[in-house]
Amino acid sequence: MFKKLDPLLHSELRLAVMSVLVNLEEADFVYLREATGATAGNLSVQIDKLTTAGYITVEKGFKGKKPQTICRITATGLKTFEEYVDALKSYLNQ
Amino acid sequence: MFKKLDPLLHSELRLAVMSVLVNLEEADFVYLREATGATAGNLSVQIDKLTTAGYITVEKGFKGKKPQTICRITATGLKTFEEYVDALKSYLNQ
DNA sequence: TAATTTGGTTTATATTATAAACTTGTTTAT
DNA sequence: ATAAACAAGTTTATAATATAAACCAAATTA
Repeated sequence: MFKKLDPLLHSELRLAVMSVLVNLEEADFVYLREATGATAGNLSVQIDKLTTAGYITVEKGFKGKKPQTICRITATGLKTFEEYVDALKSYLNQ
Repeated sequence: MFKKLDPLLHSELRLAVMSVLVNLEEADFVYLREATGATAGNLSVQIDKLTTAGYITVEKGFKGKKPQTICRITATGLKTFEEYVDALKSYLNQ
């Protein structure tokens, strides 16, 4: 009746991050922080979890002299996101 | 950009319970347990939280000689559920 | 009458989410 | 030149959460 919701995606901030990356395919830490309104600490932790799960990749470099963390969604991440959205619908359809 | 998700509804089991009650307007504990696949303990706790929040009401009685807990969604609960669904869409739309 | 089942509730535990505090380096002001 | 403020994160402490295990009372069954 109700499909299982991937607990890694069923989190407000991680879902927001994934949502941005589904649309953009590339976003840096600062952009994600502004787009989601999250604190840097929280964002850092959630990016780690998504990376460990293999849902996104992180590329650390510099933009001028400042550190820059670029995030991208993986094929697995995209598939899992789509499955999550599909599972959610089993809870929302009246 | 992203709408805030009511943390009370953003929980797999509570969302499932609300989803049942949106469609049924009345369901007892046993039905909810079977429909959601939850353990009785977990369901009991989550029903309490939804009740405390004013999202559902609980009516305790008997069905024959056995105790029966009937749950119904409130107007507030229905409104909040609809707002939650709406907020969720801000995360899902591509 | 002992064991099992039913319909729950309470409580213990492990996981999570989150912000505060911290780090490393850069830019700005004095 | 040096101190103060800022930028881009990371680490860690804490509070909240989800969940199942353990429990209870009454009814049913063996």
